[in-house]
Amino acid sequence: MTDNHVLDDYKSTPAEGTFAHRLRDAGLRPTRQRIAIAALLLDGRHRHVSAESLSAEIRASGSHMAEGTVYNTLNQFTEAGLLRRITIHNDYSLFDTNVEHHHHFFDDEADQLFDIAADHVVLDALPEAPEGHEIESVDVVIHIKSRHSKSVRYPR
Amino acid sequence: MTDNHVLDDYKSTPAEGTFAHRLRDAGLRPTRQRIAIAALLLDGRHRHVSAESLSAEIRASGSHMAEGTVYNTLNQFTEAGLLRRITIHNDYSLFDTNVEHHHHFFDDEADQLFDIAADHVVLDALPEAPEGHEIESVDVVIHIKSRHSKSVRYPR
DNA sequence: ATAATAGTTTAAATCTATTCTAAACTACTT
DNA sequence: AAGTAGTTTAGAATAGATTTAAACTATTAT
Repeated sequence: MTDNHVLDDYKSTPAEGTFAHRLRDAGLRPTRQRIAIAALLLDGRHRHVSAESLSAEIRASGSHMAEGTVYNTLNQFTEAGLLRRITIHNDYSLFDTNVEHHHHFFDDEADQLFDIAADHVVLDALPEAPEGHEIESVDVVIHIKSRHSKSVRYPR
Repeated sequence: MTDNHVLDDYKSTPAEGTFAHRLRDAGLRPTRQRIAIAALLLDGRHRHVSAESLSAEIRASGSHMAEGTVYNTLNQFTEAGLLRRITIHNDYSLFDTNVEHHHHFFDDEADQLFDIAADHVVLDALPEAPEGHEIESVDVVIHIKSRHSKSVRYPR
């Protein structure tokens, strides 16, 4: 039983389809830690992570990575279009591994986020962007609460 | 020319229509500082403030108020439905004096927010809220960028 | 009115997410 | 194999926001 940590996967042959290859395609040098995070987040499964939850996951796998690197990597991946940032509240950022167009439910009470398939929200009319500007993205967040609970938007 | 600071308005007759009256209606004890902030924000004009911008405004008027009180008051007003919190990015909270249903443009480059009249965004289909939940609010934020600029979502 | 009490404000300390820094390291180029 | 440009690191720093406990004030009861 060999120790098989997230960080160990690095420097695989940079062949088509490897994480190293995808990173290079995205203009990112395929370092040990970027490949480790790519392996965790870019495997095709759709999920939402925070810097903190990702950090914990890396730690749990027996590896170590500087906090700052986790933040940097999440930001770089987002800029490269590999992840999508979801801003729901001001407490912390979430990152969605699903970069396709879709929307979100957010349960403020439980601090939980759910995907909504793009075709379940139909935007029938969109306004013109102000003079000299163009639309970059449209984010729809539907805040939900459990039925019969007095809504409190920012309880904590 | 009498010194007429924001904080001076307090303890006006708590008659119908006064800020003190509106605060009491909202379940908030009409204190000096709450009335001052109400006078600045609840005068019917529509605008967006942050804790910082509001603080600066109070300071500029020659008054003083503890930072914490500004935050508390904005949160209490929001909970009472007198303001609406707009979450755009994770840097700081914005509060909208327009609590009617409407949406927002956000220019990430300029860090600027604009209102969109409710009827300019038509949501044609909304998904059912997950089992046991109900929809509390629907927030649409349209991120915009100036034409011909390489979009960067979180520059700073 | 006055006193009691419950809620509020204050300044300062604290917290938490995130970014910055400068030195050590590593992928890539030559 | 050596150089260099980009990256990671730990730790310090920052900024928005909340918490604290004591002082204060609006409200209620006397």
